[in-house]
Amino acid sequence: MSRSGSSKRSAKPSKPSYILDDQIGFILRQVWQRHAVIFGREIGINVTSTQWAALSKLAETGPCSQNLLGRLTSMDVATIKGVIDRLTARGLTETCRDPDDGRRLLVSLTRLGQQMAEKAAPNAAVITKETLAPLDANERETLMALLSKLR
Amino acid sequence: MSRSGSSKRSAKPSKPSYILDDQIGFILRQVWQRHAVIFGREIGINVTSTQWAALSKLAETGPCSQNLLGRLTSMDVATIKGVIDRLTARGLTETCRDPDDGRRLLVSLTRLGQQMAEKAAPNAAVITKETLAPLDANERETLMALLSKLR
DNA sequence: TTCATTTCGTTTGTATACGAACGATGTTGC
DNA sequence: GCAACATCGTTCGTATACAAACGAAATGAA
Repeated sequence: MSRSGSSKRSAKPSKPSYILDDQIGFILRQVWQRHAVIFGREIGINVTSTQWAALSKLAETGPCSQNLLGRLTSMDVATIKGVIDRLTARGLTETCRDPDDGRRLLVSLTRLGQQMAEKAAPNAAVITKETLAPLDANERETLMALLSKLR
Repeated sequence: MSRSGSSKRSAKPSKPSYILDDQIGFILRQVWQRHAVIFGREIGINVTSTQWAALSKLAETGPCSQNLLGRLTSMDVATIKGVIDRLTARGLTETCRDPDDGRRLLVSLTRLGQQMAEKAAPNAAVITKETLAPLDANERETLMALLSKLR
């Protein structure tokens, strides 16, 4: 029942026509920010969501070249390098040259990294659940399906 | 018709159970990345999506304190400062102290900034449309409604 | 084999993004 | 009027994020 929006009494308020808050890009950023807050509160092992992407993907695939890991986690080559550098500095990952291909840098989880991945996996599932908590089961499924089309 | 997923023949593949690619956080990042590509290609005035958020919100509201502008665009105080610094350095915005409140920094669009905002607004609408192009009209509406619940 | 092409990793530069600490300024309770 | 409190802007440090340029290594075609 809100007023029609672009008119206030009989004045001419220059019809905005582009409202930032209605744009998908802006909404995506806000939803992402909310997710980041939930992530930081729940993950429990002092890693960022980006670092967690690398960790959990390594746990899924096993040792993997830095470049492939970047593609699997949708990270730029420069970004994945920084992430792996920091994870390695903290002893969660380690690297060695691929003996079969001198260009590749093989990345693997250390024992500590595996422990962390196992410890945080349940928390990560909780994060997903909490992020979607405002939606019911049907809505969650619908949202995931629609977002997947926009990847 | 893919196999049930966590079983391969009769072996025990350690049931992954946490698959990064199925998590809302990871999907959100990918959708955001795709949007960023479309944005960069279509906006037409050499600003980032963050800078565009500040510009278009200023065009909506008129002059505004840096702090409020940050809240309206969902930016941290440090982030909005950097954005306004760069926009001001390029002559798209200008700032002055609020005469009514010595703490506030009033931010406003320059004439050039207004021209840019007017020039880019149609492109920004196209960006929204292109981002949602894989969906039909019903799906678009559903997605926006669901995402809005997660803000 | 040799050269063009591709792939991989690194580095640099710019732009978010945010926590934390700080000083300056306003407001409020008393 | 003043002391506690809140707000605003700035700065620092860390962590993505990506374009662009570069060298090393592998691959393919001639």
